[in-house]
Amino acid sequence: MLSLDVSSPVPLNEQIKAGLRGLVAKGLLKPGDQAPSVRSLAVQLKVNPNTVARAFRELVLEGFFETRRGDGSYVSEEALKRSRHGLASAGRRLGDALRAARREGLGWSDVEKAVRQAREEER
Amino acid sequence: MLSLDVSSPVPLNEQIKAGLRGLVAKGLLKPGDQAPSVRSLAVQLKVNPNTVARAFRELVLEGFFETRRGDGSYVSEEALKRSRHGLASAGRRLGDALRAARREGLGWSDVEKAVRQAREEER
Amino acid sequence: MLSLDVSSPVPLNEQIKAGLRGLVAKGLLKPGDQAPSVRSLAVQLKVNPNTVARAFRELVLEGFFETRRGDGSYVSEEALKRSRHGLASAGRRLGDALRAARREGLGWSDVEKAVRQAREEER
Amino acid sequence: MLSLDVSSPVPLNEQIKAGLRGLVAKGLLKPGDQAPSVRSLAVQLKVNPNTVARAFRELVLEGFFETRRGDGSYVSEEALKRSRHGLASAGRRLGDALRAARREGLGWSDVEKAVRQAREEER
DNA sequence: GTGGTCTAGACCACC
DNA sequence: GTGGTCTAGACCACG
Repeated sequence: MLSLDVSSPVPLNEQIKAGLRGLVAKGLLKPGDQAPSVRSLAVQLKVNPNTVARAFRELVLEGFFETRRGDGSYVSEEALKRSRHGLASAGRRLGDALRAARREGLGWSDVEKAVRQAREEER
Repeated sequence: MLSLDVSSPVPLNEQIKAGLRGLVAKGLLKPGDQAPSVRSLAVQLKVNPNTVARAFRELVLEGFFETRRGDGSYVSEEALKRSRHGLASAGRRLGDALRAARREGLGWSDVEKAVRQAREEER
Repeated sequence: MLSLDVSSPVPLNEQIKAGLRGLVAKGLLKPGDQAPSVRSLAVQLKVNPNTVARAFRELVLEGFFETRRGDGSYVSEEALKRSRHGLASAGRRLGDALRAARREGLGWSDVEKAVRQAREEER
Repeated sequence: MLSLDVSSPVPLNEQIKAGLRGLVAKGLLKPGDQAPSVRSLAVQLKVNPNTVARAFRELVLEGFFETRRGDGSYVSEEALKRSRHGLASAGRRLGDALRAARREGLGWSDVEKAVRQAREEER
């Protein structure tokens, strides 16, 4: 459901936060739904539970998740709204990556090709 | 000639490496050409000479530059070939970014928009 | 476990790299094993941690080590394969030294004597 | 007649000095013979004349060469004796290289192989 | 605790 | 002037 890139300079907890926000943005997780548990996610992503816990904690701070004592985390009602901020920053990050690729010598046709290829992969 | 983004999670020395590889990929620097000196680049980019030196050293390890003691650094004959690897990895990085953006909930139309916007910016 | 020759023209970090590759080549360190920490090695070898860190970083660039943030460095699965390259290059370096010795006027009997002497020393 | 390894950590001028001492040790250059000129050597080795000049200067300081104003450098009568010191240090360097190779994981059979191979190459 | 990055400054060797 | 190495110390991010 989620995947991480361990060799990325982007911290794992940020990747996890982005991934969880994405699940909501894509409608796979709706307000009121129970989020996966910290421990199960940690196992699945092969990551230290602390790292997942940190991502959750920050999502709670953002008002994206709500925690019910002894009962796990739930997607908050505000999550959909918040996820738009997430989308905006995802867009910004993509723009950065595009500019970086251009700086490294990639032509626009290469960019188009990469996009097409990514679309193919998703099928 | 090169530009850095200090607020990026990508380390400065990596940005410098990518930038130099880009200069070759774009033909602004050809095999046999003398690369800018470590010190001059450091001044120009306003970073510590050590940071630039590190980038250079790693490009030498990659066989991208050659260095003549007391003289300077030169683009190696193999650099063009290597720069293709560089392009390939730049492409891979872009692909990663695309997939990440998708994971975070961006739609393909958002992606296209980001591409168009990046093209506009360049003019 | 490792030893350095501070009066050698070979940079410390290169000696450290060679030494670590040697540990793998000799089977004292296997793929998946955790490598000694940068800091502990630095203390043990009495060099600046940065120097060790540099060696590690370059071994990571070579695909010899893998690094898990906040955890430590691990011998990569590819390390055995790479260590063969390491052995090859160690062999090349030895060949260079032999040719240099010959160029400097050493006879083959002197070479044999040096080899015999090195064997003695190891006992 | 002489060859250099530009990618060695050993300074070029040292390599040049060792090479010249070797020519005497091997009898290709005898006391009283005129040494090659700085300029011709520089051209031949593709090295800055200053570098060759430095090697010569230091060999003169060692009493290995003698300089006759306006007439080049000549191998001194003491050169043969001095070249033995050169041989001793060449032997030491070879021993160092052997120990380094062992530390890097080379087995004795690899060492023998390297020696045999170097002998082959010379024919 | 782990590794990683960057800065600063000293020193060396070579051209 | 060039590149190269090493030290020192600060700071960050991660577990």
